[in-house]
Amino acid sequence: MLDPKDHLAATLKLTRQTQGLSLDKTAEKTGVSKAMLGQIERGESSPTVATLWKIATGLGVSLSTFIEPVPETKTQTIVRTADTIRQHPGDDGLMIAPLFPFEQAFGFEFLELTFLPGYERISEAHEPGVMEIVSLITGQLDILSDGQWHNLKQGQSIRFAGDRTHGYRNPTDAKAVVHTLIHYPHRP
Amino acid sequence: MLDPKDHLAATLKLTRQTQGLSLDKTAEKTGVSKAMLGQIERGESSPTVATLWKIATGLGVSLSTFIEPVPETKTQTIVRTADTIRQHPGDDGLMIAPLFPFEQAFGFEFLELTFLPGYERISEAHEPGVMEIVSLITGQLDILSDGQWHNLKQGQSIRFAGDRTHGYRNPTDAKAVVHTLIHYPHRP
DNA sequence: ATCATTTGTATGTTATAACGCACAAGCCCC
DNA sequence: GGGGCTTGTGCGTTATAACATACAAATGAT
Repeated sequence: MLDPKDHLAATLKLTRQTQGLSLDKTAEKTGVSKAMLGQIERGESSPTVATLWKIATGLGVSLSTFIEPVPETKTQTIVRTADTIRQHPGDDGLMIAPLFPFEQAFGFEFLELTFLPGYERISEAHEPGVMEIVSLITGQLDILSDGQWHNLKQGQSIRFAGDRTHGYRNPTDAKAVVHTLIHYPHRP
Repeated sequence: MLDPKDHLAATLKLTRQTQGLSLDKTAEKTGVSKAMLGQIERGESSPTVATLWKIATGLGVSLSTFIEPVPETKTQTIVRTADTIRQHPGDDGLMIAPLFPFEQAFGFEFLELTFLPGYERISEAHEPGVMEIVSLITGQLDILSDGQWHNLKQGQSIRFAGDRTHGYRNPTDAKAVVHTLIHYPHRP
């Protein structure tokens, strides 16, 4: 994104036309003058954040619509096989298949984790706003979140805050396999 | 978010201090004047989008850091059991367990889908930028994306563009169970 | 203690955002 | 054809962003 003004101009014009609004009607809805809206759409002026907020709320879209471009590069079809990409990092009882590593456009990573019998791990708090989902495929797994252990069986899923201390524990004598997704609110 | 200026003020100050920078040093890095940075941090002025972009790129953070607040409400721990929430909407061969429905703060929904034997479905294109992940738990499933059918077995995952025509097909005589995640780039 | 440097704030000046208004062009109805 | 309304652009005025500079207070070194 070389010039945010160009993305903003194009997106405002498209949003307005998609909603079937003239500059006049949009000015009424947003409380921003018709002349200014035209200047923005033609890339002749860069609005203040306060003005952009008025536009976004008036049109019922989020501010980031105008700020962050939808990725130009289309999502490509990717097929991955956990068995061929599973890794066994230094840790003894944990294996990780990074199915879809973090990409800024999506804001999360999607992994398959395998917890061997008896394995336990306590994780320090991640950055503020991090959210994690753990969804059981096979086996059982205990998850520590908000100071409490939750026992998950096959077919169960948990969502918890990753920005606080949390943990994983396989209390059985069989492995546990899960899909896990970690979402980061802002990461460049 | 009642006033974007307050979030912007607090976030700029925190980011700057986290990076251990004075207003003077930040002015050097961003090309925005020290006096203006101070005005922004004290909430006395609302910068233009162009100025905010200079600040974000100079500090190496994304624009949305300053625009979209990290949700104030902390992520609560939620445990869900697919068997108790699985639904069988009108469609004959598809069952849906909405494990974690769409929330704007995260930008996606996370579901468990069950495709009964022989079931086939072609989906129209979703809105621009939609991305979908399908990850096999049990059985086999064919996925149509980019004009081509891909056969997925247990342990395989696929990521594809949901903003183009795509499809699902269970070619076997046993059910197929998957985790699926649908990510929407901007949705209010 | 003094001196030099850094830090954040205040102020006046300059540049530009944001506005109200006028107007040309297009469209529809009689 | 004329008249009325809508639409987007241009222009001059007003408000405020953005700046350069000055300054008081804090900090660090001698």
